[in-house]
Amino acid sequence: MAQLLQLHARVLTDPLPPSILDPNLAAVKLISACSALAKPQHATLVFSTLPNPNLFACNALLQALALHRLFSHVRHYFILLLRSQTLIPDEFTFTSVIKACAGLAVFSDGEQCHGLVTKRGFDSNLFVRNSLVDMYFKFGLPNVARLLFDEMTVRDIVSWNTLVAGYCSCGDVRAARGVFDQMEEKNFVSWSTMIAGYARSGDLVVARELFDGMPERNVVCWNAMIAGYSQNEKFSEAIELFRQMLRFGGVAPNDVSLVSVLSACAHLGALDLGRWIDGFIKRRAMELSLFVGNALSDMYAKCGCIADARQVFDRMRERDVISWSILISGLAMHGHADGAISAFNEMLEHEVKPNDITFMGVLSACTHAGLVDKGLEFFHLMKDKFAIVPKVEHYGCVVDLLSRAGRLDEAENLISSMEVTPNVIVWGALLGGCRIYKDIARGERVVSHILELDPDHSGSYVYLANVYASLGRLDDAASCRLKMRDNQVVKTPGCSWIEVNNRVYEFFMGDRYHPESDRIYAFIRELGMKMKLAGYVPDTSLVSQNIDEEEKENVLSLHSEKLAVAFGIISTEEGAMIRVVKNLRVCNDCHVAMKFISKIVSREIVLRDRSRFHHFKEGKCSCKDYW
DNA sequence: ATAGGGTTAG
Repeated sequence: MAQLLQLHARVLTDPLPPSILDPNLAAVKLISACSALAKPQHATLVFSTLPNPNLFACNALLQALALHRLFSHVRHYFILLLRSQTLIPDEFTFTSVIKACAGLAVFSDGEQCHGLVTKRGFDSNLFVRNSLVDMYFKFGLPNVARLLFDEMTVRDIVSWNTLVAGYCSCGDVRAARGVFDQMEEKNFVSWSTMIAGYARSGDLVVARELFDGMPERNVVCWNAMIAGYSQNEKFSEAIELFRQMLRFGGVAPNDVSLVSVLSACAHLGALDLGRWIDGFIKRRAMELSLFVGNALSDMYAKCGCIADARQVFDRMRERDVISWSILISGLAMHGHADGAISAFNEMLEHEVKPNDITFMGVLSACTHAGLVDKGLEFFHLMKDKFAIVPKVEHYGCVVDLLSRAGRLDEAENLISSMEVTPNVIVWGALLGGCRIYKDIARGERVVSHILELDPDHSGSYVYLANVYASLGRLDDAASCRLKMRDNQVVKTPGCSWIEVNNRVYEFFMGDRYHPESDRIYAFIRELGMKMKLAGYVPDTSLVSQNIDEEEKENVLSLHSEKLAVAFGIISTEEGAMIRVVKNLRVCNDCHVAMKFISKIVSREIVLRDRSRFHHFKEGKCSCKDYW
């Protein structure tokens, strides 16, 4: 790149033969080179050195900027071009400008362009017409777009693909499929668009049917299918497909493939595959781009390896708010409140501006560690110094912070001072405090707020049932469950994952799908007896079903995390660390049980639940029982 | 014309 720029400087200054002397011609070549190298900033730089830019140079720049989605820059240079009066925009100019209007979703500008283009007779041009069709889809006007398409006398494959992609982006997958089936000639783009369209609408079966039926696949087709699984929380399927891509695909994964798979690894806690991808990146000497770096760092953080997450962060050449937010929330998840706070300060020293999500990171760090006053300090810093309007989530965090510390009055006052409507979660945080500190009167008040807000909210039903159960009001708990069933409220089933020998195993509460099921259940019974001898008392207070004590203990002993940990212990070598990921929060009884188990079998157990890590070692947990 | 990253609460 630097060499190219030097060359350009020479073109401008050195006396060369007239045929090569034209700086505009040189600039056009340079700008398209910059564009191909994904350096649109450099293209702008080249353009700015031109003493008298002509239309070709302008068009090259606009095209480069549009391609790299720098739409506001396109608009800026187009306005300059119009002001110059000497240059008259042509079909190519308008194609880029219309793309920018679509990207920026500025309806008035777009319509104005459409008018200009029609007046100048460019609207029959294929490129102009294609971008107009796309623009009206992006404006949410599929009928206008369709009309423009139908009027076309000449169409290329891009016109057809635009139509398919347009219907997909409007959520009308059926219309998209209709067009797709009508197409005589299809390319990779047509297939990828259609697959992604089905995947986004949640129809993974049809997406997969299309994918399997393809005559040939390129990397984008694979990525579309893998990302489709990832986005629909089918993480194991995403990983499996990635493996197939490596083995049989005949195409090399790129940045996008790695990001999707790393995200799946992060969700499942699939550390082995995540590490393998890290090695893959190193072996191929791939540049740790912002996207891949962030995904990799997040994967390590979510797989319990916060030190590796930090190392990846340090390896990255370029970092943005997201990189810092990943690091901060990763440290928070691990209960390293001090680390999270110093990372936050480090970020400020690097003059990176924190956003609302970064503050969620530091606030949750304070919540997990019980640093009440520090948390309140951050909350005020966010509002006063960074002018970030707190969202419900921030309030949820601070209410949680106050409630756990027993400062229930302050928590309730904060809720009533909110400028946004408190949601079930905010009230739920206060309710949690009421439960811990047995403030039943306040609890009743909070309960009525929750029910008023959302009488059908599954979470609140579970929550209420648990509260009633913990207060010993089993009949109320039961009627809560009944109401849930009547209203067909579905409770997310608890699910845990564990990676053994490079494979991820999934466990649901009480499931017997695993081939080693008999051994697992036998081991759990054996472990249960040893635990009781060591002083473990099952905490059945949160089992809200009206069943006898023994049955309750049974229910508890089959929680998905216990199944996963039991399987982990019997299928790995002695002393190996057990790492389990759970989709919900760990229950009180499991938390107690894990402490006992870690001591009895002399294993470190790292359990990631929905919000943080628990590191059990020799009968103790890293969260110090504050979670 | 197609594919991709981060936070919280239950």
